[in-house]
Amino acid sequence: MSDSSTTPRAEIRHDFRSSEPRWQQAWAERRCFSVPDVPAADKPKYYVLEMFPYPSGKIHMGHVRNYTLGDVVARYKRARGFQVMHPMGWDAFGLPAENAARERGIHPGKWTYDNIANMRAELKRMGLSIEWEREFATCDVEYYGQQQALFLDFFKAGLVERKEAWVNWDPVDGTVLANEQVIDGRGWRSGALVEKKLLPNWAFGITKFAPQLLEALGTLDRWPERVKLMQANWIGRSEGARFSFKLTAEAAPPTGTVEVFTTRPDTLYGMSFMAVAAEHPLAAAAAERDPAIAEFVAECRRMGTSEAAIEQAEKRGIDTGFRVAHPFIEGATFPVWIANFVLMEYGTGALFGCPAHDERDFEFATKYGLPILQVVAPASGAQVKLPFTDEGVAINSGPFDGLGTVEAKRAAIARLEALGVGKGVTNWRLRDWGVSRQRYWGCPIPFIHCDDCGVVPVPKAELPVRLPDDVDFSRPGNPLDHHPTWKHVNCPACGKAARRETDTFDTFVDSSWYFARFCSPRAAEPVTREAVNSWLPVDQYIGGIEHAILHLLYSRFFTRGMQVTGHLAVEEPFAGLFTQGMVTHESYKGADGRWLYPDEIDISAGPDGSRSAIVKGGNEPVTIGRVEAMSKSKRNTVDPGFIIDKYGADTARWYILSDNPPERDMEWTESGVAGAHRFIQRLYRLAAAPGGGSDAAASRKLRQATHRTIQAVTEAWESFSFNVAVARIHELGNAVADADAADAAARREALEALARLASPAMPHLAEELWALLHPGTTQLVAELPWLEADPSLLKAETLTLAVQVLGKLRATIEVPVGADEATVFAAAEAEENVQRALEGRPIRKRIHVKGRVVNFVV
RNA sequence: GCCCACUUGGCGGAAUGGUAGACGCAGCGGACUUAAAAUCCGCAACCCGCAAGGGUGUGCCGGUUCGAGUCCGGCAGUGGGCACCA
Repeated sequence: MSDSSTTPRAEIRHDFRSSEPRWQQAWAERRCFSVPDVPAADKPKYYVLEMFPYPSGKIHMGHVRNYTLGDVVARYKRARGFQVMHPMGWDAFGLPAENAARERGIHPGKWTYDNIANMRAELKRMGLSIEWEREFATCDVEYYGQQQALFLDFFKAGLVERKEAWVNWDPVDGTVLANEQVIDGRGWRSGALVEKKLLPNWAFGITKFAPQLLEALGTLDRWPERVKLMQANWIGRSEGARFSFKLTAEAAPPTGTVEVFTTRPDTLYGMSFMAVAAEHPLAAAAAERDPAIAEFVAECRRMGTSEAAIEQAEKRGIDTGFRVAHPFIEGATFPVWIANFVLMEYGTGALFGCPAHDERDFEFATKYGLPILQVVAPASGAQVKLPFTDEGVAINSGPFDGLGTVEAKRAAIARLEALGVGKGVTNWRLRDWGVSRQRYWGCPIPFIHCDDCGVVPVPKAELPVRLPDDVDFSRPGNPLDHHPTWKHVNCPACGKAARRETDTFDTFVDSSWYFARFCSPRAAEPVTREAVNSWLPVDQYIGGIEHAILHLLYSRFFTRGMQVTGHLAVEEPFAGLFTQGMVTHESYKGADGRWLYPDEIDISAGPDGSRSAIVKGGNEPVTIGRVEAMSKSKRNTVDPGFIIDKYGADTARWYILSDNPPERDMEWTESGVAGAHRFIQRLYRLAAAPGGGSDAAASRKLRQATHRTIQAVTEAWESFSFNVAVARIHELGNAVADADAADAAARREALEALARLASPAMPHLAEELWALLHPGTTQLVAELPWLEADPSLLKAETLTLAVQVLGKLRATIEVPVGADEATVFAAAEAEENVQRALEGRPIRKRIHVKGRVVNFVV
């Protein structure tokens, strides 16, 4: 360390390269971040969790932001006297590991665990207050084995079903594709035309919980409104009716009735056709009789999800020749069409078309020349252009004429019920969650298929069902399926030869309960009740908005499921949710249009402030492109490891918090990082040579600044206004630097406060400053309680009031605290500028807001 | 198409209905240095003015209020979510 008495301030440098690892070691040795599986009774608990990373190989700036935000909360809450659980793990199953195996011949397990080792080391360099003893990866057999046990419990409780589902099937790769993996109707890897195929699938009965999942959103008062809204839309509750139409005899179809769902039973008199999905049984029946229909059905089935977008929503259909009878109008029959806009997965896969009051039905009817009959008119009686989709008054609707839309719906449902053909129902957009994937690198589904006994669960005593290590990725399809021995087992029920289920779980299953496992990560059961019931719910969950729907909804479902199976006793997994913004960066292109990394270029600023760039070490011009989310393809990424090498972890952490509110996207700039680093060096220099004068007024002023900052920064950390906390700490830093005349005690107090207030964000620097100010101490800032502001120092002796005339600022005045109104008004009126603005006009009203403003109305 | 959010200097942003632009980045001027880096001091919304000061100003139009970036209504733009949802 430099001798501050002889070294000029500007020469003192903080050596973060040796200092940061030293403090990390000190925290680890003192076990500062460890908590018991069951929290102690003498302190409140607080569970901070950031969405665990996928081990892709390296951490990226999004991780740095996510884990810094979480660490601020964890360290702050710890100082506030909470016992804080702050664990870390790995969402380690998934396709990239299999891709690595196929492309580079590395075993998925080795690839994954090597990546974890790398990323763990990088995260440790960030100085996060994580309890590493709780770490696990979802691909650890100790984890996925417990997941299998949990699945069997869910199965027993009736929360799991095996059912047929329409899937995107890639015939070349022999696997099911997610919608996102179907590009222009073709498989993303094979390029083969994707088929819609009906496949048996394991599915969680999430729809059973649809009402509760929707309802409980109202209790999540520390969740962002927009996330709750997105979930509500996704669950998609709608009120309507489900009822049957009789097929008429003349066309003789295979079944007697067709069921439809509608939200507008009041428009039933305006019906002009029925439409069914291409996958509907009636469509299949029609296809058998008519090759043209068969061709149309096949065409619809080929149409992948995104091809619909290419076709720009063009409505197409074909008449089946079948007809249905209207439930209310004697003798009226309507044609049944197959239409490409009807979804088999929603409602019943069939609907009645009322062109006058529905956009799509109108477009369809217009195209195919079907009748359009208006049965709802606006309450005002005005003429309207069809389709009219608002509420109004029923017309041309027999007994319903004159009823408002709400009453007409009720009347129509009552009549359908009286006729015994249907009833009022609540329909949900949410579908059951299919979890079967034809993949190797996932959790095996613990079931066995027996020709005699059917689908049989693996007995719990035989768990875990381990993934085999010797797998062959040279063939397409699922390696588990064509493994020579793995799937061949005897049936647990009858003992005869049978086959293992070779599908593995969707990786969303792995992440739907990991937060619960963290409470007792080594338990020989999925969770221990005492641990989860005392630690859950997670008090603060932090992650990207991209998980606003699926991950969070599945986790909410799992928590409810685990309540049913008796594993835990909480309803909601995450009491508080914070969604962070992305980290963005400028993008750069060379003369030939290739993307360039930021460290491949040099930027210079012109005299007018304009910026230009060239390729490093040459003169090739570079185009500075848009600021956008960091991505490998645009090469606008910055490697956190490189930043930590160059500036240290505290600089990276401080900068990522400083520039803007954490929920918004932030732009990463090299100059911003350098600015953050300058501030750190500045604080270090101040603490290394605190100095001090003897001016009492300056001392008091600094002390007031210190205590106001304590108050402001506390509020800011508390409320996720992290950029404001940074600004207030900067201000106090400036105040200390400017207060050379303040006495040594006041300067020390300010510097100690700076160390402690900044410690959630810059934990290493905080320890370093504390050690500078307390030579020889063994005390760690990580173990100190939070600072309290002294109320007597928060009050000023004088106040600055704004003086307005008619709401316009004309002057400011200094008045003693507690001055009475008359004194304040007199002082205000005495101001020269105020007099000028009053122009001698009489004052009609005097307004005084204590400590803020005086306003004269003339 | 439906739903939601956002819109403040050159840039990121700050502001319990009460002095708009804190703090930072970039910029400019100066000190130190042979020089550079580092550091320190200062300037900085726009328009008029030497200045004192005045005027304008938080996407646009209007309203509530003594007083609006903030509350209310409408419009525009940007971003996001969902979508042949019957």
